[in-house]
Amino acid sequence: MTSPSVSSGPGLPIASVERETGLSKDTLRVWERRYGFPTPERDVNGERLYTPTQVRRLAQIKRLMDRGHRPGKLMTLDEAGLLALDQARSSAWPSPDDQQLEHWLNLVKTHDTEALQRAFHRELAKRGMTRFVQDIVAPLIARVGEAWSRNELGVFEEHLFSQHLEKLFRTTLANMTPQTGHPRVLLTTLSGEEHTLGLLMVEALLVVEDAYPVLLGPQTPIDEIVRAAQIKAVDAVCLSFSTAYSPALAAQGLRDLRQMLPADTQLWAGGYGVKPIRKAIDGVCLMPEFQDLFDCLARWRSEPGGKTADDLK
Amino acid sequence: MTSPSVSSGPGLPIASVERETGLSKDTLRVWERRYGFPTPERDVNGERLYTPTQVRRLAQIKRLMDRGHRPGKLMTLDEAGLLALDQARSSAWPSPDDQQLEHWLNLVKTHDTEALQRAFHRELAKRGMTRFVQDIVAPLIARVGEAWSRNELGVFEEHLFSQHLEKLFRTTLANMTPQTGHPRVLLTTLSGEEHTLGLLMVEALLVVEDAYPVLLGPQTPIDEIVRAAQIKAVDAVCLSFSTAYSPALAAQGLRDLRQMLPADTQLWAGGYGVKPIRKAIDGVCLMPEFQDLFDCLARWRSEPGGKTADDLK
DNA sequence: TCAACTATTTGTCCAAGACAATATGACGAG
DNA sequence: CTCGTCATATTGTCTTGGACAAATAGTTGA
Repeated sequence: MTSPSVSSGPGLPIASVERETGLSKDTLRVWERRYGFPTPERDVNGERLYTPTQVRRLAQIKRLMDRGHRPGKLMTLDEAGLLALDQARSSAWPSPDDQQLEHWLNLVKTHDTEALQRAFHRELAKRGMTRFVQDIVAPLIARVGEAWSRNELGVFEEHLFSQHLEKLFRTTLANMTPQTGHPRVLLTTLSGEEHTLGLLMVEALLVVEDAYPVLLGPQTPIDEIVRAAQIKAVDAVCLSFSTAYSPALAAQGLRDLRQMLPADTQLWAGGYGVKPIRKAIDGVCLMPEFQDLFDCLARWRSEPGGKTADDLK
Repeated sequence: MTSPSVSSGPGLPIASVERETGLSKDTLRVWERRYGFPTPERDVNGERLYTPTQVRRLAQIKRLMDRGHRPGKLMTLDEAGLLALDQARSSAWPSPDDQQLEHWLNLVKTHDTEALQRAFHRELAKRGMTRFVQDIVAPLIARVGEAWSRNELGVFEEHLFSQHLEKLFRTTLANMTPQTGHPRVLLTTLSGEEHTLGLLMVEALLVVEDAYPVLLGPQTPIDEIVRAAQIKAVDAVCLSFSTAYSPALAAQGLRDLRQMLPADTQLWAGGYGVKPIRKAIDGVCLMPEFQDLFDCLARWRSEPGGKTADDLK
């Protein structure tokens, strides 16, 4: 049990940096070897001690990598260069609700949570759940994520925003819990994917579509997903992946799960995290866009399997 | 990017095992070197491929270690020995509500979520929030965790149980959100600790105690915690740690945070995860029991700092 | 302009050694 | 017999340097 003794003063040990930045110890060490950055101090025991400045820069690099930049290029840049990339505008947002979206984003940035909460309730009542999720919530989440990756707002604002959305969905859904409906869909994520908002959005859409969602929360090991699917007798398992989730791990997890799941249980995978998956996976329905969920739903309902499941009850 | 190619058939690569069991790659390799278990197959590239049987056994060992057993002893045991430990009863539960607790645990095991939900609402109305949390929820969570560690129920049941509790707290708290109150307490966890229930329980207790909780959700990097504490002008930061969180990492994180937080902002750490921390950390209030939260609260209110904070507003 | 091929980049895995924090066990004193 | 102190054993994490395959970028040819 190596101890970082007093982390005070000099800097943070490699385990803390992994926790703070999300970069694995292996990656941190191989970067140091290849690019010469970061080159942390060493404590008396020869163990790495990263300065807060280095950690901040690593977090910045991680954000830019999530936006598609490659580490080899980023390492050659100085602070000004990184900042320039940070502020580089992406392509213009083509949404019709663009202006309103920007207004709301500003509420998030200024921590005006009361106004945000009011606006959410108003728009939900105005548009109905389906349009609210597709036209407002999903784009706003994307916009917040984008703003975060551009360092216009921090994890703090993003967390506060998520908490308010979660409160909204949970209070709204509490009064709509269905006792019936088809198909029955198990909602969860694989271990490592902790984002719950995607599941809540799907749950809301399924409820108003007269399906029967079973919300299991995030991070379920695959063998437990299989067991849950059997016990709850669901027709489909729906997983959610955010951008942070490594596409390779997602594909691997989906293959692992598909192999263990009964053949007549469908497997759906949604969220921005499935977009980078090029190759289709056999027996898995990839749903990068929300519209695809309705396609999956319609396909299930038009299939003979759907009827059989109905007959069995 | 080492690829597990087809994980199908032979077994799971080491990254998948780390995800499923929560044991680090380093630990898995050093166990193989020291104890000769597990000795996974190798693929064409010489990389480890663990069989499902090995993974199950590793998960079992992990559970027993969380209950205090040491790996060196566990490795020498065969399957029967592990099973015997699994079923070994811990010391008799001294709670007066023992029988009722067992009844509820049974509802969890049998997935009778409707009955559980009804029982929760009844007990909350009967006892009031403070007693409900301390006498019912906290012991039941502990009991569920214990049952899980004894393999009497799985992640699936535990997730379902957590989701229902979360729904209960969030709907109840939605109607009680305070606009004022002291002290102002920021609620979150460090990166790596995804358990939210502890935060919700603390939020509920703080609300009925006329304090002002700011729920940030789980997994906030320490520099963002510091920023949130400043912007929200909180008097204290309260972190929650579950049993799964490594005590060494928890202590390290608390030291890191204490160093960066303003001296006049208190730092509280609660949950079962802080119990194994022997050495007190300077400037950090460890609250292994719920009662300790009230002590911290009372201490803050009796301190001159509390008054000063009031005067400043 | 687009497809196919080659080259580079990059994250993860492996091995064996080392060390310090914790837990265990032995000892002696009150 | 109980408690605190010290030595010993256990155990997780960190170290170095090498290797490889997947993904991406760059180049060539139709």
